[in-house]
Amino acid sequence: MADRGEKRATLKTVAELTGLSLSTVSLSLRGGNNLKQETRDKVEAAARQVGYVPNRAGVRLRTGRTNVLALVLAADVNVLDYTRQLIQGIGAHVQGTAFHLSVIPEFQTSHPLASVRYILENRSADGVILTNTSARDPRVAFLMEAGIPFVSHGRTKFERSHAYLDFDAEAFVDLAVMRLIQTGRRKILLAAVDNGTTNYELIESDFRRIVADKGLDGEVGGSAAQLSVAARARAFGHELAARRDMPDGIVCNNELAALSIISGLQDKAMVLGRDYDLVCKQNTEILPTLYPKMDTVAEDLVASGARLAELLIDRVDGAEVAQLQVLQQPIMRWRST
Amino acid sequence: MADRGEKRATLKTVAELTGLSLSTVSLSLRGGNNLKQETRDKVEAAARQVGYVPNRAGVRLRTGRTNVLALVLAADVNVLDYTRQLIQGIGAHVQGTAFHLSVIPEFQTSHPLASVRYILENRSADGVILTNTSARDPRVAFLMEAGIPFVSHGRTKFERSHAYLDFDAEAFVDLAVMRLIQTGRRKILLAAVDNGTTNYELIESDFRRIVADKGLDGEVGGSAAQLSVAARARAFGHELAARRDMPDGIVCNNELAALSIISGLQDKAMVLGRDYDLVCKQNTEILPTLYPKMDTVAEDLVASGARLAELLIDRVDGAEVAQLQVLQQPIMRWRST
DNA sequence: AAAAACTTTTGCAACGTTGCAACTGCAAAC
DNA sequence: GTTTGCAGTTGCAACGTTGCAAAAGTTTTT
Repeated sequence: MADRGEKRATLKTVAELTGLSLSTVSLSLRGGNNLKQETRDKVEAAARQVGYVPNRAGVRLRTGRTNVLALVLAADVNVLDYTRQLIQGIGAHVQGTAFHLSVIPEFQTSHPLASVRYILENRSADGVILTNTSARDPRVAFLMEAGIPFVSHGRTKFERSHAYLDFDAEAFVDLAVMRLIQTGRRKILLAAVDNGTTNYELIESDFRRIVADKGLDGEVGGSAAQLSVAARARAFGHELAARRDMPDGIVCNNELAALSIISGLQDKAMVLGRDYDLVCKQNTEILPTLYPKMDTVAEDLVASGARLAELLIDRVDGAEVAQLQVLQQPIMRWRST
Repeated sequence: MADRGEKRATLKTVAELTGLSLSTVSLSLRGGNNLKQETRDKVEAAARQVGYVPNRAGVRLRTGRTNVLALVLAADVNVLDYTRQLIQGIGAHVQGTAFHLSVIPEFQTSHPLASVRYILENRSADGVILTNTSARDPRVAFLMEAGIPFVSHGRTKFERSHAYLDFDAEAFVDLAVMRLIQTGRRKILLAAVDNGTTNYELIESDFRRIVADKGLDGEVGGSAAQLSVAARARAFGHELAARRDMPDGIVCNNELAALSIISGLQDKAMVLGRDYDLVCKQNTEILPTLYPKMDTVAEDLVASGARLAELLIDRVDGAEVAQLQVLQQPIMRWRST
């Protein structure tokens, strides 16, 4: 559609304006350090004057570098506000670099490798951010095999190590359980949504460990099928309330599930903070909005996004994976005393 | 990083394999219709055999076409789950086309035109999807001026028309108010978050209209500052409850605000469904999760995303803007009877 | 049997960039 | 006064694609 008159400036424009050769201009603009300072200044000035911006297609064709980071998103998996916060973080970091952010949506119905295959086929990114990472995630295996730089949000259990950022599940569970103990609870239920991620596995195994360590009456309850659908999670709350040995402390990894369970318990006259306490991983302001006195453990997804982008760019620039493994620390939000 | 051996196939590979010229192969692969069927089959077969995928940089350099759609996202504005659903919709539609989805995050602190200027400077997309559109949105003006195809999620009030998809504010307000009337409510409050969008303006003006038409006791209350922060919205609920003439029907456009107001009213012993009713625009499952009997009016953001992508691609392909204006219809979710 | 008309295929140049090998000056060394 | 060395600059080719004008091949018309 209508291109506003004047052609855009290329290296050639700048070369003609300065009387230098294409090569010199190109070199200079990329900081060629055996050029005369005078020359560099001249090029710099001319480039600014004509508003030169490198043509990405030209660069990409010549160098193979796309200057694109691909974010592989499970578009139909809903952890409230996950997508927005992650993108906010990545976006904030990517801003000011040469990189663009490209989103490759993934669907539960599509082939697990569809997204990464697509990226490889089209050579459409210099690096990939994977979300929803599972213990033996085939996408991770694929990317390692293909030699495409990537960082996963979530650890795996592969021998070969790779760049990742993961929420510190152990720290989260420890904080949550200790908090419940502190408020006098001893019959602790882990009602966490098993979304197939390594992070869930770690939460569960650490829960079992700490419960044993502290000699608590611990229990892992609620299947994914139960907890990931609001109505069923609410029914699960009803079940809990009906039990003679109802747990008095609940640890949850998902806000929507927590809300449903609380509502279910409330339906049966079980009051949060009186009959039981619940500590949930917090990603939004919903929980504190509804229950201002509730304790939560927050995951800073904006920070995670920014860090993921940073790790990936380092990786693209050749950093060693051993240096690119981060555990994102949970943030205590104890409201009451 | 390590390129798995074999070079990737290009047109040249296919040309050599078939014994045809580059031009013929190129033409054929793009459906050149004055080629012999036999030739086309041969090319087709060879291309498949070597796994030919067009090099995007090559195409882009030659034709100027990027095959990228840019989604401009207000990354720090939080309408729960908006980002994910929109991306899911866009992604689902874009899947199977030649287009990629690129996300340009926008921040409240950044210059309003930063995102669109960036897109123009880098020629980084064939078309743009704008979100959070305001009545005289400078980004819309900019894109029209620059002649870049775009579609806005939300109408504007510019003379010159452009492609858009907007939630039908009038239909939403009508449905909500009529429902409240039907449940016997007459003192109606519009407590909608003024996020600066045209959509908010339309909601407000239509509310005033219908309230006058029906001879209701209507009121517009709650500033953006009050309603967009959970604690303040809750306090707003307290204020409402303290009034002698407390409204008995509330219309809300934002789930988080609705939750906070309900909580605030609840703090003061005002019970939803007994002392008052509330109808909210619904984008997630939170409201029905917490209040299964609550009436809502749903906005299907996944469908909106898909439609936005469709409109934009049509626009890029030269369709007239007059054909590309859509009002997304609200979906009634009357739970009780 | 040659000319005309049509169908099918091709060579070439260009899009904007960068890396390399080679070139130009010019001062220092012999 | 020639050679060597070095800093600074340049020409060329290539990355993969497509559009155009022209060539080659085939059929129809005269």
